[in-house]
Amino acid sequence: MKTAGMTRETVTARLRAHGIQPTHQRIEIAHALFSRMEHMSADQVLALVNERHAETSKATVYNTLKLFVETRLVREVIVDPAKVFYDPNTTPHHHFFDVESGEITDIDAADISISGLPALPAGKVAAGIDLIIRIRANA
Amino acid sequence: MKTAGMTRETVTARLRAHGIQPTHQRIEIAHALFSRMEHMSADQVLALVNERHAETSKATVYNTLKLFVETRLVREVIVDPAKVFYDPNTTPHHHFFDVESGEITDIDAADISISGLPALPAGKVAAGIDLIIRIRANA
DNA sequence: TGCCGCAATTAGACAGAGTCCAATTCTTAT
DNA sequence: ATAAGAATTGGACTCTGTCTAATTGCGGCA
Ligand SMILES: [Mn+2]
Ligand SMILES: [Mn+2]
Ligand SMILES: [Zn+2]
Ligand SMILES: [Zn+2]
Repeated sequence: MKTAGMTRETVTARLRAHGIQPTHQRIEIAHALFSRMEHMSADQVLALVNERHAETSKATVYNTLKLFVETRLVREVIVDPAKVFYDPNTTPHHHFFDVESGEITDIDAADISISGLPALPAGKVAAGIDLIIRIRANA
Repeated sequence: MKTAGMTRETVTARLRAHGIQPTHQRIEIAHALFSRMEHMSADQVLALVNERHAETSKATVYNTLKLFVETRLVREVIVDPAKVFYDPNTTPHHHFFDVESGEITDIDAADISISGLPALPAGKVAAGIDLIIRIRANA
């Protein structure tokens, strides 16, 4: 993911590729995520897109993030009991979660192998496999 | 964990073994968890302990669950973006999480091996490794 | 260009989980 | 029985997220 190349035009094309009507607000929200490539909460996104001057409401940020998740443009990360994080990295990967600072770091899934998993319950399919390594400062 | 043997006396001994002063409320809360051996939210615990007649406040349930987690009598499970679940099973294990029903099921960690994990960031220790298989109904 | 109809956005009320505090009630030791 | 510290409590409060009804924006078409 080339952060430098993430102009609003690039973001717009990416929205279209996912079948999303590229409105001004959606472009700003996607740009906030993809230009930084960081795990962000809805509040952080809201603050970022309204940094220069207010232009996007809280409702739209939540609507849009939900839309992005449904269309798999971004991914949800459930690690913090207080809030959901949105992840612009949709390649298979796992996470370190620093329980003290709240920092989330990616771990490439290509390097990792998980064996011995039991069969899924009958009639169920896997919707995702999340591996979270909770870390904290030594001693 | 023998559910049948989980009398209030057994629970009281277990609290003492963890250095927890066994008050009436704490015994009821621990009994709710250990007699059922199910993953429960704070609200579910609150409802259970007040089933017969009101005897424990919301504040005490939250205080007590936090105390139980700190003393490692129970474990937190972060899978549902809306609420924390408390797990009376403290043996190493992972979880299936049915994203449609909210059901949480244990997976014994003894059967599972995870390899290829990267080194922890400098100065950090692992506080826990959570593997969550999100599942949903087929088709 | 000017309308139309639908899609998207919005403010603000609302809901649910969890925290906090100061006042009260227990426990336990003396 | 008393006193001191520990635990409990109601209720206000915060925060994340949802909902709704009203408004605004936008693409297609005459
Ligand atoms: Mn948020
Ligand atoms: Mn709860
Ligand atoms: Zn990530
Ligand atoms: Zn469990």
